[in-house]
Parts: sequence; structure tokens; C-alpha cells
Amino acid sequence: MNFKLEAVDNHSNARAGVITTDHGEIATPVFMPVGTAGSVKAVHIKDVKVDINARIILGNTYHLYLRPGTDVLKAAGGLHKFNGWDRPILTDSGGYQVYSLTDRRKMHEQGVTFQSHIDGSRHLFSPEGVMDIQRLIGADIIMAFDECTPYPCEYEYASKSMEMTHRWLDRCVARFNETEGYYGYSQSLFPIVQGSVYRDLRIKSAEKIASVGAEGNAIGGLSVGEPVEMMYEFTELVCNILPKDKPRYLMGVGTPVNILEGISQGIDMFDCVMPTRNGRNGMIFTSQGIINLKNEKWKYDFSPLDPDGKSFVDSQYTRAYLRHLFIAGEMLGPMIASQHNLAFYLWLVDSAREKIIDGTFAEWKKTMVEKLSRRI
RNA sequence: GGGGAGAUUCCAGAGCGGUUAAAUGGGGCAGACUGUAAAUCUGUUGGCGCAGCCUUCGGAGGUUCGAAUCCUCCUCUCCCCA
Repeated sequence: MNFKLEAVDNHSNARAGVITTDHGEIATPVFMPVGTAGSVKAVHIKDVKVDINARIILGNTYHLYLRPGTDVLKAAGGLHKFNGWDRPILTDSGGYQVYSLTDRRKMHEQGVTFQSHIDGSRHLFSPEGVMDIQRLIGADIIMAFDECTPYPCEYEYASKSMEMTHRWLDRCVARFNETEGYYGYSQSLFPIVQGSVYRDLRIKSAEKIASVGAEGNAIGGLSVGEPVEMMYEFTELVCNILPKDKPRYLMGVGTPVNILEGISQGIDMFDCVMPTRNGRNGMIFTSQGIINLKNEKWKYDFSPLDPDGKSFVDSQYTRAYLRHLFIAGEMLGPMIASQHNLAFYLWLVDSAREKIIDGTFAEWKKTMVEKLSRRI
């Protein structure tokens, strides 16, 4: 994997670059649609690729390990072959499930024992095991096994957790280095900064992560319920420590506004379930603001979903029609909304990239933030 | 023509003298959702000058301190038998 910086904004830390992987190039800043179980929920691969034009999508180690299982993925020739996505894939390590499935797991130095949410069976996820699983899944970018700490989080706990995430990182790196991919292309390991909302911990963690010399670095443990100002504060703090010549990935973020803020702080990669999940639940993000399609006010609105939208669904369908689909419980509704939202997110980061390159990012961002946070 | 059952807040449907502005479900309306246990979850759903008051349970009367709940008549539905 290779990262080349192409432009840096004069008024912020925003930058534009290109990540090159064996599955193709990723222009940054980039938004990566989440495909936890090997599918971007409710959207065809063809639409993810052609209409939305996503450059890279996510998969999830915990979920793919439980279903379909590594034996199936290996037999298929890896996740790319299995789901038909031939561009880059990034897999999360299961570190987020340590947070989201907190009452179904036990954590110890060795790793985390999850009790499957599907059948209750117990499975140990160790740093070594998680590397092995991600080798078998075959993602281009794989993540170190960490604990995503909750918010709020006591200092003592955050500190101990961070130290363990660091020890786990060393084990991940060791295992990663002594193994290789199964499918003939290379994989890169990204470590993850933790430290909750404590400046000294975040600094310490960022320095540790930077010292690893990985091909890219991630910031985790944010957007877990803390005030957005905190998220911005710690993103900035950590970005200033992480190496400039490697991509920076802010995990799990976020709203369109969050993403623009992140970009201006020097983040290159984002992922979030929001465009798909909120889309399935009737919310769409548009260039004019946020729309809750289930609201009565769209009942007779026969205007296009998003007059400036780039996806075919934006001009094909009206707000009134999409509202009808949601009210009637038609599955096409969530499909259209997911597709629109992802196309919008990709348009947003692509536009940011253009503006960074032509030097107009700052003023563009200002007007966009105003528009995007509006609820219409 | 004979016999029986029933009319409840948007709908279905509980309630069978006070704790009932009325269970529950549906529908409606609104909110939440940030490395996905989510096509999920939550709130609300008579009115008002809203820690209180007013009007509601087919209609009209009556019994009672007190009725959606008991009695009388009326109106209308549905079922069975001829």
C-alpha cells in the first residue's frame, strides 16, 4: 500500500491524497460505506460501485467470523470474490463489538471472549486470532484489535484499557509480520489510537501508534456519545501527532458536518453506518439539509429527492413517493434512501477533495456546514 | 314472522358501579440513530387559560353520593331459525 499527498489546504489541515492498493486507488479524503456482514445493507454491489462510486467498503471481523465463517470465506477465495466487490476492502477488527456488545463479552489480557449474539456460543478473539481471521477474510486494510472505550469512561479504566490496547497492538503487529495473505495481494495493518477523552492518554496513545510506523493510522473511541466539541478537540490533538505522510482514519464518523470538520483537521478516511442505517429509518441527507421522510410535510412534495444529487435515485424518485414507500413499509424505501445517502456522502468527500486541490476548501466548508446541519 | 347478540376514544377491541380520559394491538404524528445484535428503538395520540378544569363510551330519560358499566324506551347493526 502506498499513500501520496497531492495537496494541502492553506487555511486548515485538510489534505488531498491517493492511497494505492492492489485492488486499486483510493482518492482521499474518502468515505467508506459500511458493509458489516459482507454487504452494504440494502444496496446492490453494482450501485455501490457504479452509481455511488464508492472506492472502498468495510467488512467486520466479528460478524464475518460468525457468519458465514472463515471456512466459507477461504473456500470462496476471500471476501472480494465472495461478495463480488473488486475494489479495496477494509475490515474492522471487532474492537467496536467490544464496546457495542459489552454485555455479551468478557475481556482479559489474552483477548475478549464473546458470546455470539446469534446462538450464544463462546468465541475467544485474541489479537493473534483477529489477525488470522482478517488474513482469511482478505481485506486490503485490516485493523488492530482494540477496545473501543465507552463514553463516559473513568480515567483509570481508560488508562488501563489503552495500555492493554497497546499491548494487543504489539501482538497484532508480531502476528501480522509472521503471516501473509492467502490470495496473492498485500494487506496493510492500521493501529488505532485510544485514550478516551483524556488529553494525556490521547497524546501517549498517538505517540505509541505513530512509533509503530504503520502504513496508515486510525483514531478510535470517538463518536461514542461524547459532545461533538470533544470529538473535534481530540481529533485535532491526535492528528497533530500522527505522521503526516500516512493516511489518517477517523473511525465511525460521522454526520456530514462531522466529516467536513474531520477533513479540515487532517483526516483522510471515514466510515459510518449513519447513511445506511438512518437511510433505512427514513432520514436522508441532502445538499439542502436533513429530511425526515416520514414527516407529513412531504406527503404532497413531488419534487426530486435532491435536486443537486448525483445518484440516479435523486432525479428518478420524488420525496412524496419515497415517503409513501416508508409509510407503506415497502422495502424499496430503505433501498432508495440508503443509496441516496451513500451517494451524497461520496459526493461530499469528492467535493471536499476538489476544493482542497483548487484552494477554496475553507469558504466552501463554511457554507456547506450551514446547509448540512439544517433540518428541512 | 320467531329467537339471539351487540353498539366504547381514528380502526379493531378490553372494560361490566368508584383506583377510567378509558387496557392492548393497529393506524396517525413526532423523535432517536456516528468502526451495524437496528428494514430498529422511543415518545405521543379528546379539549383547554394543563400540578387543575371541561366534554367523551349509539340517542333520550331514570336509579345511585357516584355510571362506559344497572333500569326503561328509542335508533341502528349482526347472527340463527322460518
